[in-house]
Amino acid sequence: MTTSFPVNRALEIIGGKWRPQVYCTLQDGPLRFSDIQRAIPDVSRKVLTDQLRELEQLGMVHRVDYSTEKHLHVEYSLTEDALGLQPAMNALCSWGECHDKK
Amino acid sequence: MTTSFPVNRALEIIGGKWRPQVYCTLQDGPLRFSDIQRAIPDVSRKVLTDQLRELEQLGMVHRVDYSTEKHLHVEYSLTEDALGLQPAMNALCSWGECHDKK
DNA sequence: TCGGGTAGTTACTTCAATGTGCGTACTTTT
DNA sequence: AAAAGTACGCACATTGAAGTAACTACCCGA
Repeated sequence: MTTSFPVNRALEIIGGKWRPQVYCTLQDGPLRFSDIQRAIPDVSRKVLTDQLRELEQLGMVHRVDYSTEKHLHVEYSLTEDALGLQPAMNALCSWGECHDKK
Repeated sequence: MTTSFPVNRALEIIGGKWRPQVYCTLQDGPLRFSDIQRAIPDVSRKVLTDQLRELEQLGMVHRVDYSTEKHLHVEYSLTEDALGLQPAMNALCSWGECHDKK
């Protein structure tokens, strides 16, 4: 692979169709699976599950299971590592907004 | 489509396998096709051509043809618009580097 | 008991991005 | 004369990400 472009390391993690949206959605705090789905209505359950699993493996997302014998309850949140991307994400967002207006 | 996630507008433009590398390569100034290929050895001619054309259409890259009757000479460079992405790209790069060391 | 909510899994299919391999046309260098 | 450089275009094959549709399994309220 040896890209030697550090930007690729970031984009391998945050790139793709849904991960940026998942990231933005989780920026506001921990959410349950169905909350994320409501925030990103067009993503299917399967794909959202896949993305969350992958982000978990990459150390970007924490999955915490609060389920009891009575209730299913899982929460997803960004890790410390992931929060380090916020400046970059904000910069991308503001560029996206500016670029759009023209 | 209506993503309502501005970050997507940026990533639709700079996302993908090769565009970030093309962007980074052109950050240092205008380059000829073959120079870009040398900087990104694994990209095929076809794909690089495709990417440059798409980036041109998106207003990210200028293609200037300096060819004479004697010599072929085409140069590619980033547009003003594209340069606005530099802060974001730098942030992604530095995160990529930090994230890598651990 | 019927509809709705929570959090998934499994099997299958589709499609766009990417890659391969060829050809064009003209040039300079050896 | 032959090889190599510059800058592509075209047709086709491959692949991996994403989508579809079904199923599991449990709970709650009307």
